[in-house]
Amino acid sequence: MLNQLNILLREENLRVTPQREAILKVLYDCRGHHLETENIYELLAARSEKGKKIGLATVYRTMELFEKIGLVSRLSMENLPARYELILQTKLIHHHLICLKCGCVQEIDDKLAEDFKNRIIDQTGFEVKDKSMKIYGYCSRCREQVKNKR
Amino acid sequence: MLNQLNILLREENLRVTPQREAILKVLYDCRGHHLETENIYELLAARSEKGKKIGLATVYRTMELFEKIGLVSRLSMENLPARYELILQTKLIHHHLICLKCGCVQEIDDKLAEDFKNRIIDQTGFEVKDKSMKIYGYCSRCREQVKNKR
DNA sequence: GATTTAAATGATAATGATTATCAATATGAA
DNA sequence: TTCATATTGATAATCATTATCATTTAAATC
Ligand SMILES: [Mn+2]
Ligand SMILES: [Mn+2]
Ligand SMILES: [Zn+2]
Ligand SMILES: [Zn+2]
Repeated sequence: MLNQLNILLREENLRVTPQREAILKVLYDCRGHHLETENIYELLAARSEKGKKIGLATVYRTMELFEKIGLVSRLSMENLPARYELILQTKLIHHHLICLKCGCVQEIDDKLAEDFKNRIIDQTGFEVKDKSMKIYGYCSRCREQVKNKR
Repeated sequence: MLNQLNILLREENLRVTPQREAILKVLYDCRGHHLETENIYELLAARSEKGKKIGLATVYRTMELFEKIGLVSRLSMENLPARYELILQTKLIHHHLICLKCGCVQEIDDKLAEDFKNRIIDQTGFEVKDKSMKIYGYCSRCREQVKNKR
């Protein structure tokens, strides 16, 4: 994994730094989750020795870089901070469902999404961008809670 | 139309002001479009007599109010200013396709959206919120332009 | 029409996520 | 080790939006 980072960076004449390695490790340890830049910053701070924190600006810059070289997928959100997830070879790029109550993010089934995307382009000529579907609503867990309160 | 404004405002002990009327007129004249607050502000400025501009803060506040009383639909956008459209009795609340090239906004066919929404809830229990689908990509016009350039 | 009071307005400050700036530091090739 | 330049960290700037607050106004009451 750090290996892959090395390769990708060298390809573009970029340098391997402790900051970039540390950020990648955090992303790897949180694989499957969708992290805000701030989360990553805090996790890094928790891991670092006294007084040697990685700057927040560096985290922002690194996420931008990691997206450019194809290591992470950025998930822009309406009114909320963007989130990032490590791109895994075992899982395709996908679209998301975002709960307005608890903030959880789940993935939309690939076949379902693909089918919808095809219908849209057939009907309107509009080409849906990869992973650009972010659909807001209420997850099953939050809906249950509402039901139980009654 | 101004009539309806009157009724809605009185229902909640709110006041009918020239600013609110002027903003509603702009929205009505632009019905079918999706306007940024800034657009509304500029259109108002163009209509107003010398030196009697409506404040930008008032436009923001009024859009918030109009949404609360159900006159307009707010369309939050990723990384872009929100847009508003007057709710028309002749057209249902709908979801949107947003072009990343030209910024145009078009509506998703109701049946298509409804079907997708049902599939999602059946499969995951996730309840899609009204008008919360904002799908980013490239409109047919922009795609044509790219093709023609080659 | 004059009085009264809460609502509304306009100017401006504050906010929060993100990007830009820039001097100081560190990487990696020579 | 030297050196060019990529990177970092601190901080300022940006931009849409919201909050603040003194001043003005709608509209109910007299
Ligand atoms: Mn994901
Ligand atoms: Mn619309
Ligand atoms: Zn939830
Ligand atoms: Zn377009």
